[in-house]
Amino acid sequence: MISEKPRVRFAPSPTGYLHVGGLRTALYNYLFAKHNDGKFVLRIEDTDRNRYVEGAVENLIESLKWCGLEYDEGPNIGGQFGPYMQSQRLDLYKKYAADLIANGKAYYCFCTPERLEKLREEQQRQKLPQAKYDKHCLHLNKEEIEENLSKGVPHVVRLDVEANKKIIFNDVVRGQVEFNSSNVDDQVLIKSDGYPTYHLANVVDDHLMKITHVIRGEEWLSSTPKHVLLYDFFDWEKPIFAHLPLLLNPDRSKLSKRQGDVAVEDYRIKGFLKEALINFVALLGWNAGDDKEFYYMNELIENFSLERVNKSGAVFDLEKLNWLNAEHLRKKPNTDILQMIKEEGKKLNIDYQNFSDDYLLRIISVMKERVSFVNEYFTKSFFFFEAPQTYEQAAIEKNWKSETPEQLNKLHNAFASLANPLKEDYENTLAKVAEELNIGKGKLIHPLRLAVSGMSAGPGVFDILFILGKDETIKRIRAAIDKIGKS
RNA sequence: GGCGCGUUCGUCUAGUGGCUUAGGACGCCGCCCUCUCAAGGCGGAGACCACGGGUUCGAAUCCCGUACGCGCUACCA
Repeated sequence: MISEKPRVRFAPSPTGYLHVGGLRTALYNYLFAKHNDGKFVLRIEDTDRNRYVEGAVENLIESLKWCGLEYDEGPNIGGQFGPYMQSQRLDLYKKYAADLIANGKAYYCFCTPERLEKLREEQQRQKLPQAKYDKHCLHLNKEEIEENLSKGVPHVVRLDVEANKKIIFNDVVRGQVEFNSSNVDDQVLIKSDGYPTYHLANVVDDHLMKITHVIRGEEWLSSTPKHVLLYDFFDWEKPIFAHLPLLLNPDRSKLSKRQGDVAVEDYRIKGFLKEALINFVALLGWNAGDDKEFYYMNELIENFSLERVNKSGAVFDLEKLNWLNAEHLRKKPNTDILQMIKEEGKKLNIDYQNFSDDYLLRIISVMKERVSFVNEYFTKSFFFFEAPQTYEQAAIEKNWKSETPEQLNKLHNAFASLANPLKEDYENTLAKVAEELNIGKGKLIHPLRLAVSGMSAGPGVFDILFILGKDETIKRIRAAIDKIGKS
């Protein structure tokens, strides 16, 4: 055991999409496995036929893949402990449930949902501390059981939990956790449709798949005693448990759909980089003990440890994600951004075909520090793709004086006489014109910016001119003089 | 209700008994840089470490209690 490489699993139920909380769980499992040179297994917990969602497994796998969380064993790729879909392992669960029954650790229960409902109501009326099954069917004799079984009476298999025993286990994140078995219900192990419940299936599979560390959300902490009991009844070695803190909404309730986006897919569509999402989610509940906040996946793998996972829930703070996205985007090579821009352009239906790679690359170099998302290359610098149709009103009021048209006209003529001007040529020319007019450069620069971009914010104005080119520049100055003067 | 887990700036967090007048980051505010906007640099506001008791020469750090929050309490995972 000690010499073995760790084997961990991410075991989602396919309810439609990959939740960011699920992503965090998957990521920690992945990081732990990779850090320790172990295996990361994907297992699909599809034992609830009522919650089956078409295409959910594919979607889940696609999201994991997009994030770069490649699994070593699992659906599609297989592995020596398959199948990895619980719905394909039904015989296994039945066999182990039968073993439990044979050993007196579990029993058949023929109670109808109606009786169970009544029982619960009665217990509530009596204000009993906890609603629990009353072990009614535990006391059925052999003949009664055989008769019911042969008659095909619907039944489940329940765990026989002995009262008043201490159940103690160790959790890497929380330390020692203790429960009294009197608070543990006789959990259903096999449902009347023949499918196992999570509790049986996860214990059987984790054992059979040789899982060494169970890293999952805190919502499972309360049912861990049931799992501990099962390991003991089977006489199997228990895995090491690590229960992760929950991800929360801004109001500190459990992260939910009602208060924003929760699917990894939502963030991808909104233009977040996978690097940023991974970096952000990794820091929600873990840190290396230093001030480092910008991480690439390989650095996370290198530094991750379960011992440094926090105990308390973390609010999913969009502001910080935005910042990380900008940081990651800025660190990307310009050629990578070029490809991303082309794809974004397709989505926005912008005919970027008219613009050469060279042209786009120039835009990237001047806009890089001014954008947080790829689509902002369009929304924040639309003027590189299309001449301005309107001009920012506040900027007109501030910088467009009565003498401006005439001054710009001079500038226009000066620019027009330039041959293949570079950025410096525009700059020198403008300085010269300002001097001739005996005015500050700002008197020309601000209206010029407005004329060529329609905006008051953006890259250096001479950068804009150079990228736009002489013809376009003088055309835009001319247009601005005509339009702004008359409105 | 019962059981379990948690509680350091608005948010993510550092802190594992003296180095702490509690550090960093995001966000916010100001200054510098500057043709604007960013980026960057510098600075500021912001946490009586949930509260109350202990233990100790000394506690955010250890113990107990309380409050609050969250999770579980299904033939869901």
